[in-house]
Amino acid sequence: MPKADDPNQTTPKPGQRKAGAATKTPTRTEMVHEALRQAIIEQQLSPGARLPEDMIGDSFGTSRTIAREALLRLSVEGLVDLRPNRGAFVANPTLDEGRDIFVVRRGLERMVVLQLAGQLNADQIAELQRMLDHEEMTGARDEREAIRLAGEFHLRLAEMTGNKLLVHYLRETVSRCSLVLTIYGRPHSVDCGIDEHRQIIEALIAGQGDQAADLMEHHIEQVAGRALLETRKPRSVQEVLSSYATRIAQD
Amino acid sequence: MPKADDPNQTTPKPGQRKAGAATKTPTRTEMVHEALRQAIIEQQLSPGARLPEDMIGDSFGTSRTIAREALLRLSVEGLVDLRPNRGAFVANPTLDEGRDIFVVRRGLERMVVLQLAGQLNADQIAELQRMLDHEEMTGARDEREAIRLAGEFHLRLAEMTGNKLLVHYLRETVSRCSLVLTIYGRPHSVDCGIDEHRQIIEALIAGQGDQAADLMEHHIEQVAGRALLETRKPRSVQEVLSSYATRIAQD
DNA sequence: CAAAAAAAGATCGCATGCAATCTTGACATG
DNA sequence: CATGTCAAGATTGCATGCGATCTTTTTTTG
Repeated sequence: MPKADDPNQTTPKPGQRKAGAATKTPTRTEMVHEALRQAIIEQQLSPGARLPEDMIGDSFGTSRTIAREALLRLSVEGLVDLRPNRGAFVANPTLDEGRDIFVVRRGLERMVVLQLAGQLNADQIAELQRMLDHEEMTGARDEREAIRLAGEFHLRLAEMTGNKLLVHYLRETVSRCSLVLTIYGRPHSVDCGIDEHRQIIEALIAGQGDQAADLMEHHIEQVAGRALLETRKPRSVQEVLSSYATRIAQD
Repeated sequence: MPKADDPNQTTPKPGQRKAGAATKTPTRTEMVHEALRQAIIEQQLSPGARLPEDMIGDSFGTSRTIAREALLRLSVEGLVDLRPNRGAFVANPTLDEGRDIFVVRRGLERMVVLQLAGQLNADQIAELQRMLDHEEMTGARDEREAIRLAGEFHLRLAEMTGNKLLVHYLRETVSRCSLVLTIYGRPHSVDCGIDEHRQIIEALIAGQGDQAADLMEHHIEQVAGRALLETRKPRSVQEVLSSYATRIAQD
């Protein structure tokens, strides 16, 4: 859990932006936003947990204003549930919602590969190959890192389309998928098969868009299937009840 | 332009929620957010226009806090451009970005019809038919209303999938498309052909998903094509320059 | 007179305060 | 002893204030 007792509490000097001219002012809100985002998708904050503004402000050494803004952003991304006059909670999607999220992801990834088929240049191909090699090496060693790298592969692919909105939506959806997997996923499932990634790249290079699309849809289906359908892993009582609680509170 | 000189400026009583128990507390932020959203997609606020927090607060009789939150939400939706330390502007996407938006919309709409093919029940079919009739009647009379109804048709279709995330993304993308059309669209193009809508419904009822998907993609392509490719309508000098100005300011 | 420097004005980033609302626990009542 | 009522505590919704930053205008200087 991120905890930074910032000393500028008494002397707030928000404008300390001189060193790296290239970096475009990471405002405090963005920092808190990103930190919370990471904490959630890395399972440091479990679904359903309360996120009081005061607590977040104290943790990061800022005021509630910042926390509030970060929470608002996260709620738009679907990682946080914002209940009026009640407060913020780490999102706790139902199994059905989880399936819906994967449906959307499948469609978005399909768009990506259809756009990319036969359009990749040599540099891009080289970069993707490098990422796959890196993935493969890390795979057996560090599981959490492997998951992160797999997600980044999908995102990098999307970025190569040059379609900002597509990247934006895919990034959000991948985050949501991470959250869903922390709730319903089995603990030791390496989510992305690297072979499948390689096959997709092959099809993209060959310019076989439909083939790549089918492979990608199958690939996402695999991930979703392994996590959501096959094994209904026994959840803790707390998780089950909190899920029911949210359903009640919504009426 | 929405302007409501709220008299509770001096005596702010935000909790006036008793009449309709069914309505779930439309908080001030949400109201301002929705009002601005409408103003933008209905062309009451032209792309590139400045949106100072103070001005918005004054217009709605609230503080900057509310305006700020609404602007943040709108920026996530892509209707507002938020430049750090500079302020908010009505989004002014480039032609390329506009095309990207339509690409995403095409993909999302494809997902919708694939989900829906052969799944519609009698009530849903009846409702859709009713909407189409209504569209057809309004068509010639009130152009702006016709455009709104056409958009609602697409959205209602999405809602019938029951996929919250899909609805969310499609709603955002439709809004963005409206904005793009206000910039690059020809003035008197009725964007959605009602016949095309009817054909799609027919295919959905018949359970021909691929057929419906093709029709839908073609339909969106039509709209995008009419607006973005065919006629490069001469834009006002102000619009052209403001677009250049933003490009310069970003470096 | 043009260009740079400085001052003034406008607007944002953020912190903080107060009232409204929700939650929790004490107390009364059948 | 269970249940309903109410007061205390916690937390949010919103407004406002101050310093920082960006923009524009004015002044200075070559």
